Amino acid sequence: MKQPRIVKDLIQDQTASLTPADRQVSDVLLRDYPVAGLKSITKIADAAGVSTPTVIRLARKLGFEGFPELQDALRDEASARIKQPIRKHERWPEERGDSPRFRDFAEAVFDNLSATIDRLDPATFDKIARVLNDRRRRIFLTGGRITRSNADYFYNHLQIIRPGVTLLSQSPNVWPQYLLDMNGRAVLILFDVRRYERDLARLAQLAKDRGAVIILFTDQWGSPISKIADHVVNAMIEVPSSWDSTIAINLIIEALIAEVQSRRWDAAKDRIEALEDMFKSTRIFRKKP
Amino acid sequence: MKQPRIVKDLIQDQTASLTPADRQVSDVLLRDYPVAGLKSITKIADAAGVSTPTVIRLARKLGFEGFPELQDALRDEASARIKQPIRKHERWPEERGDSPRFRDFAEAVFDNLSATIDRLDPATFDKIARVLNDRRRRIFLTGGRITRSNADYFYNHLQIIRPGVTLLSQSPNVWPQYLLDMNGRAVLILFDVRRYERDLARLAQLAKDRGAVIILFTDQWGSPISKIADHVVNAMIEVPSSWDSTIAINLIIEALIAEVQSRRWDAAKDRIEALEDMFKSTRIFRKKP
DNA sequence: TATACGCTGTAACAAAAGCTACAGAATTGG
DNA sequence: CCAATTCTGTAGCTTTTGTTACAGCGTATA
Repeated sequence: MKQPRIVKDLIQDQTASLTPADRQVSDVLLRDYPVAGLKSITKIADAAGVSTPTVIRLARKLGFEGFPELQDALRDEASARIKQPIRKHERWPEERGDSPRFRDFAEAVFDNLSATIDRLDPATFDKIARVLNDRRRRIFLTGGRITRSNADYFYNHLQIIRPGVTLLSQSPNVWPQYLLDMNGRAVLILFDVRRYERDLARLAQLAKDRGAVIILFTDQWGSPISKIADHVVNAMIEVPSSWDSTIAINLIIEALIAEVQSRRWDAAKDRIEALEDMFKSTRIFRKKP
Repeated sequence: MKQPRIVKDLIQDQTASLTPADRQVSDVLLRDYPVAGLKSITKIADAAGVSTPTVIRLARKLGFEGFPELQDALRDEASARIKQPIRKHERWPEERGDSPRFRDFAEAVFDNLSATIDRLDPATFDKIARVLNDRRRRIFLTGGRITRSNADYFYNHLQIIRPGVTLLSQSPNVWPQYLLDMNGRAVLILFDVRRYERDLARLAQLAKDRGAVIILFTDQWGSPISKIADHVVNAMIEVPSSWDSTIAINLIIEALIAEVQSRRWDAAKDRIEALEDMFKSTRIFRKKP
């Protein structure tokens, strides 16, 4: 029904039938296209040196209901132009027999990923990578009910890359003993998305009190731990599901792993090779007779 | 006098001192940045699910006189971005002499996701969802060294949605006892990506012999288990890193969770509600009236 | 020169946007 | 548990915006 119209083309097409005043308006619109048209009608009329009704008349001539509709079209164009190239993946092959649910889901994930990347402060990423790269630091990780898997995944890799990495036990009642080891050299990596968990907040506070560096992975709204964390990564987690998606968190985790590993390749290499050897020599599981 | 302020940075800087409602607004603003903020205050408030005064309060917190001033800043940013399309995403390298490693990584992930979706047969997806949805079946999950976390993540959700879900212990030497329970009604979900593990293959064969349905999540090349698996999902895992990326696998997992949950909402609902009651977690988000 | 007609601005007005004050709700701290 | 504090929405208000009606102006044509 209402397909997107490119205002610039509409002006081009009608250029012949435009009156002098119309032209002054369209000049203004095209000069800083399409953003100029996103100001108020008064400002535009002013900038063009015409009256506001003239602007409305132009909008009508271009086929819009009124000025706000013209503005909507311009806003859409601005949005489309600004969207990162990375977002272009959103096009979907039509012929695929996917259920619309799957399609919507996947599209939401793409959306979340680009928004998360967009929102991530490069400096934060860099600082986190630097902290993780510091061999003198001890690293502790834990997460909430769901995000525990993310912590686990991160731990899995970190622990291979560098020494001094610990995944906290799942039960909060044994956390205090880990706290003993958390001094100014410690780093506590926490995962806390909505349905924020009190235990995690308490742990964070205690660790902070002992001087640990807190790195938090949370959602777009931010766990209460944000207030005391040294570095915060906000990931978009909403998808059309009754569950949240932690894929954006995973992206940052994997990117961090890649970053840390590449910064200290030599050191990590030895550890990995040693590990490979050990895995080869322990084969416990045997086929049963 | 009026130096241009980058709204995104202002939000980033203040992120800790923002209230939940503020965050919902900033979330909307950042999602389609900066164009989303060029709509009327009413529309924005609506989209964020908050009242208009909240939007004004956020604008003030960010240091603006009122909403129109915030909007002016956003408009300037939009204009600037459109004028220099090349410099758009390049805050990455410029910032600190950072290599565009992160960007390359992210782009590889996007490619992997699209390719994985492309390659995934909708019928396979459907069949897997159907199997998972069958309450009479018992479900067992396990993965390899790295993919164990993925199995864990899947388990976490499945176990909440439906009964009869078991995550195999990490050590292969206790696997045989699980095999006792794997009959024709059993489903074994395996994760095996390159550096394919022999133990997993053996487990798969034994389970198959006992009549279990095998669902395999593997990489683009395919674990040897592919030959005997009933359903196989191939995910693209290569990224510019010395590690592989399991994000594409996660996407399919999450999509399956969403699918299964929505197919049997009633049954799952009770379980989840019961669980919610058991967990005492902070309630941050209010339901909209 | 008269007059018809399109172009444009002025002025008045309805709609909406933006803002303020206040009170109820939620959260925090004792 | 209650008091203090913070957060947030409602209702009402002012301002601005978008719109309409109309009248003046200029030009073209008879």
